[in-house]
Amino acid sequence: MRKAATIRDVAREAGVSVAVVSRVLNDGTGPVAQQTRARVVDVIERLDYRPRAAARELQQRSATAVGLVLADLANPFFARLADRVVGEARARGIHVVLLTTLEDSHLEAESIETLIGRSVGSVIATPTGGNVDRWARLVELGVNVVFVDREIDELPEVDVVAIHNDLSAEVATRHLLDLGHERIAFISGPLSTSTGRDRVAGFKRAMGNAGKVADDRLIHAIPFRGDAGGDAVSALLALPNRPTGLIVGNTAQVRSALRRVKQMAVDVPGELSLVVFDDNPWTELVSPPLTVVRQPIDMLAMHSVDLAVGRLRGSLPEPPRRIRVEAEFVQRSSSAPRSS
Amino acid sequence: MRKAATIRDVAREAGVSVAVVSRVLNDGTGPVAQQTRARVVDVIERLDYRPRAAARELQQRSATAVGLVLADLANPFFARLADRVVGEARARGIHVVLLTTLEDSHLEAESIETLIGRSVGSVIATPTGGNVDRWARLVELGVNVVFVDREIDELPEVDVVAIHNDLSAEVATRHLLDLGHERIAFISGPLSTSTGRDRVAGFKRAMGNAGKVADDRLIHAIPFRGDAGGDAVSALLALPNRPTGLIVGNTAQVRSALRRVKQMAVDVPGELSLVVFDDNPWTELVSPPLTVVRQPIDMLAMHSVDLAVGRLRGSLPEPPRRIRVEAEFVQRSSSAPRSS
DNA sequence: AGCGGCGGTGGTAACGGTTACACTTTTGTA
DNA sequence: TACAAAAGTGTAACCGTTACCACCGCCGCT
Repeated sequence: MRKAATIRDVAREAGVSVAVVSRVLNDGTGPVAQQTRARVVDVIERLDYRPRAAARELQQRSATAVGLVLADLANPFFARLADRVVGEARARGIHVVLLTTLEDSHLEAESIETLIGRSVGSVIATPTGGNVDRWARLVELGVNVVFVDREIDELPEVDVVAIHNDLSAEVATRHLLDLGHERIAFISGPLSTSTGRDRVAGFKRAMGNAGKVADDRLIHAIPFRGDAGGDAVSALLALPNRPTGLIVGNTAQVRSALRRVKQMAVDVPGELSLVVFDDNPWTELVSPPLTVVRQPIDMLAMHSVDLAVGRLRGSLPEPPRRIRVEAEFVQRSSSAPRSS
Repeated sequence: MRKAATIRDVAREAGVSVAVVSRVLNDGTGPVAQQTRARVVDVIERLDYRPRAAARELQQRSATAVGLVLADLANPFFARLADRVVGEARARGIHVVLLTTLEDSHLEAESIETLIGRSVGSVIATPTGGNVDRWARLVELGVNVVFVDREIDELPEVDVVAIHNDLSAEVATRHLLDLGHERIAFISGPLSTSTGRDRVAGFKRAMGNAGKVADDRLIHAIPFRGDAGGDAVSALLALPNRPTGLIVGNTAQVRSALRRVKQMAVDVPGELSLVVFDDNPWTELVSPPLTVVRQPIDMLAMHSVDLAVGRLRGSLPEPPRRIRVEAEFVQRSSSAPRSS
C-alpha cells in the first residue's frame, strides 16, 4: 500500500514547477515547450501518476461526474437506460454516480441531498413527481438537471428528454380500435407522474376521436413497481362487460398482469388483445409474442448525456430544451381482430 | 445560482470556530458543549449547509463512495445486482460510482484507471478475467476490491462473493441425468472467467460420477453477451446424435438459444430438456416455464457491500474472505424425463 | 496550594490540485 | 539594433475540510 504520486512528485522528478505539470495535464490552459511536455509526460508515465479527482473538483466546479437518479434498476427499461447512459458518459470521460428512488419520493429527496454534497455538475433523473422544491434548489445551486422519460410541469427550467407519451398511447389505442375492439382497458402508472397522466390523456383522446367514451372503470392507474397488475387484471375481467383489449404501461405491470392472465387461463389474443409499453428481450419469447410500444432507449440515453455534459461544459445555448423522440410501434401476436 | 454555504459561513454565523463545526459534523471526533452543538446544528439547518464531499475526500482518504464495475447492465442479473448494491450502499450512507465493461478487458482497464483517480475506497466488480496486474495495482494503492459472481485465481488477496458455480452446475447436470438423459450439452461462458471454468468442471464431474464421459462437442464456451447462443444451439442440434438435455449459462445466452429453439420448432421439453442459469421475472412467463438455477442476488449484494464498506471503515479482520452463498434449484416445466 | 486531568474551544497546517500573476527568455518587426 | 509581443516557466494563493496542538478554566486530588 504505497501512496500514490502527487503532482509535486512529478514536478520534482521532471525538474519543472507544478504549474507546468498542470498545464500538460489540462492541455490548452497555457503554453508548454514541446520538449518540456515530453519530459513531463514521460515522468507521469513512469510514476504512474493520476490526478486526484477530489482535489480537482474542490478547486473549480468542473466536476467530472454526473448523477443518475433512476426509479428502479430491476425494471429492464431503466436498467438498459442506465447501461446506455454509462456508456455514453464514459465516451465523454464522465463518471456516473448512481442512485435509485424505488419510486419513493422520500428516497428521491435523500438522493437529491447526497447529490448536493457530492459535487456533480449535472443530474439525469426520472423524477417521481414530488420534491418540486428540492429539484428547484438543486437547479438554483447551479446543477444542470435533465429529466428523462418523465417531467415535472412546475419546473420549466430543466431539460427534458422523453417520448411523446400521449401520442404513443393514442397509437396503441387506435391500433386496438382498428382491430374492432370497443371496450379497451388501460393499466397505467400513477397520475402523479407525467408518464401516467400523458398516456391516459392520449388514451382518452383516441377513444373520444372514435366516438367512444372511456369508461373510468377501465382505467387503472397503479404503481409502476410491485404486483398491482395482477389485481387490476382480475378487476377488469370481473366486470360484467369484459374488455377485449388491454394496454399495459410498464414492464413490471406487464409481468404481474401477464402472470394473472395465464393463471386465469384467458386466451390471448382470442379473448383479450394485449399491447404493452416497453420492449424487452423476452417480449417476443413469451406466448404469444407481445405487441409493444418500443421506446428508443439509445436515443433517450444519448440525448440525456448530450444535454448533461453539454451544459457541464457550457457548450449549450441557455434555454432549456425539451427533446421528444419517436416511440416505435411493434406489432406481434398478442393483439388481433376482435373475435366477435 | 447562489453559491453554497461553507463550513466557515456556518462557523461565523454561529459564532464559533470551524473546528467546532467540524466536530459537530463528525460526531465523536471531539467534545462539544451541548448548547454550542445545538446552536451550530441550528445554523446548519438555517443555511442549508452541506459539507462538500470533494473537500472531505481530499483531506483524508475517508471516501464515501464505492466503485461498481459490472459486466453488462443489459443483463437482468447484473441489473438486479446493481439495484441491490445501490440500495445496500445507500443504507450505509455510501454512494456508488457505476462503470460497465461489456465483458471487454480494455474497457475494464479503462474503468480501473478512472477508479484510481476517483477516490473510491472500495470497488465491487465482476472481473472479465484479464487485467490481473491492474487489479493488483488497485489493491496495492489501498483500494479494497471485492469480486462478486466471479473471481481471479491469481489475486488471492481480494474478497470474493459468489455461489458455488461448480456445485450448481453439478446439481443441474444430475437433475437431467436423474431424468434419464444421457447426452447432455452445456452452453457456458468463456473459460477465461472463473464462472465459465467452474461450471464446466462441475458439469464434467457430474457426468463422470454417472459413469458417462462428457463429449467435448457438447460443450460450448461462448461469450456471455451477444447472440452466440443461437448458433451453439444449431450446432448441437445438427449433431448426428442430438443431445436431449441442455444447460445454458446466462440470460443473454438463454435468450438467443431459446429464440433459435423456437425458430427450429424444437419441442421443449419433449425433444429437449432445458435448465438455465439465473432466474428472471420472465423465466416463468415463457412456454414452457424454465427450470432454473437461481442465484441469490440479495445475498450477493449484501455480502459484497458488507465487505466493501466494512473494509472501508476498517471494521473487518485483515485476511481476505471468500464468501459462498447457496444457489437455489427451481424446477419448472422445461425439463422432463427423457421421452425416448 | 500545587498539580494533573479534562471538557471545551480556537488557530492553523496539511490534503492535491488549478490558476492569476510576475518574471525571464525568445521571437518578430521596423 | 531596439523594443514590444509572445512563449515558457515559477511562485503562491486559493478551494473546503479535518486533525493536531495549544490554550484556558475548572474540578478533584494529594
